[in-house]
Amino acid sequence: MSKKISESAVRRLSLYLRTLEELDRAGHEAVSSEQLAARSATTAAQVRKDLSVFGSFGKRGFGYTVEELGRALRGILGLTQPWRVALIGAGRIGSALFEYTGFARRGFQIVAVFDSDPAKIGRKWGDSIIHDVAKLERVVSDKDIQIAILAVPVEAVQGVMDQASRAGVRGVLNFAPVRLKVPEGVTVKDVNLVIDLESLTFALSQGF
Amino acid sequence: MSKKISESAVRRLSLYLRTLEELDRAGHEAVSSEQLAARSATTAAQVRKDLSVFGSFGKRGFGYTVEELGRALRGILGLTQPWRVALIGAGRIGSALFEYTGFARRGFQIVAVFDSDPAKIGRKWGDSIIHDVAKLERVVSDKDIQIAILAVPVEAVQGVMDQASRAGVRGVLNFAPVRLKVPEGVTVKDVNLVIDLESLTFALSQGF
DNA sequence: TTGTGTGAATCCCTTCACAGCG
DNA sequence: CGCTGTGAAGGGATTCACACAA
Repeated sequence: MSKKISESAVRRLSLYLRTLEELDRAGHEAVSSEQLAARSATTAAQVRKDLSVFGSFGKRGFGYTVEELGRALRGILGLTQPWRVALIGAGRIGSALFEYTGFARRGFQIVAVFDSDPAKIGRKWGDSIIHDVAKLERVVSDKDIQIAILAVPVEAVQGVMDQASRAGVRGVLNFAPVRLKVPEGVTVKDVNLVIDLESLTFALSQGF
Repeated sequence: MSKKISESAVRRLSLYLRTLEELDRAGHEAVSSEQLAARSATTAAQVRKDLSVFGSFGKRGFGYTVEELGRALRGILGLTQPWRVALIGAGRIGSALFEYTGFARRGFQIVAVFDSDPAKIGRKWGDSIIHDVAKLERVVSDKDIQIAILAVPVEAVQGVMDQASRAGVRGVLNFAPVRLKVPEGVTVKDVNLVIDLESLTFALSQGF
């Protein structure tokens, strides 16, 4: 039962959910597609189209119930279950991600941390011990981890990816600047800040 | 003289450049659109279309000269000059970004770091002193900084953004999860890892 | 012959506009 | 009434296919 939905549509759903949560905290009970759009940097028609793919969540002449639509979106985005995440790479990026509270708030629990540096292995980060990356497969399957964040150097990342997918990881957030080869059924999202900066300098250079 | 080019097209140009640099290091002198596409996860036609917007860089029956096309792309992306960058926020994310060597390698120089925490102000990071964010406007204009990376808490980010744009910053990489209001002529790129993770969980939930 | 550059065709996403429900 | 849900129209972006240059 897989819906064909564009990447950008999914990102918009995410934004709607964030907006709804803000509205909820602010005490709003209802919201129109118009209002939701204005606060999510899109159009009313786009909001309605995006939602219509998954069902009818509004009442005509009224709008959407904030609480109800929020619950629906969490369901659509797969956020009703907490997700068990492995953080692979305990360097600068790994450390920043580990400390970041925004993940936990959304139900992403970092339940294991790995590194290959003997000086780091065995150290404690919060409640977690940094594991030897050699034990990746065992720990990932023991702890039933579904998502891995790869914050390792580019030379190491494909090897780590292979282990992770063998251990049953199905989703990956990859910080290394390479296109990973993955088996069918594994989804990768690349994060590449240099590309973001370059799209910025492109815009700046075109400005004159 | 501004070309209307989609965000995703620019990201592809960035990828082509990276691929070309790899080919260059591997000693390749020429490359076809076919080869470039295969290594950049797109199609030959797409490569040719993307490039055709900016000129004719290839030779028929031959392909593209790696060195030449690389130079052209660096020009298009605005990477022939080094860019002076301010890092605002010396917390976990800021620290990870400061240490990241990938920026410097592409000509992005972090020439000033700011924070509002008195315990951090005055400390040295590498060759830089952490400045009081209150001095943002002066330092940014003195050092002729064009780009700011905003790694500050969500409550503070709009205020910092306002100061930065008053000081002449024209491009911003924003890590806070809010849509910034900016004056005409300022470009913002948002980085939001929670959204990336949510597009991952969406894909995983759809999988069954 | 090979592989680019590019109009034409296609596909997909966004916007329009309105019927119809609450 | 007011605002959703949705077919139809419109606009971009991708892919096709081929004339043509090296």
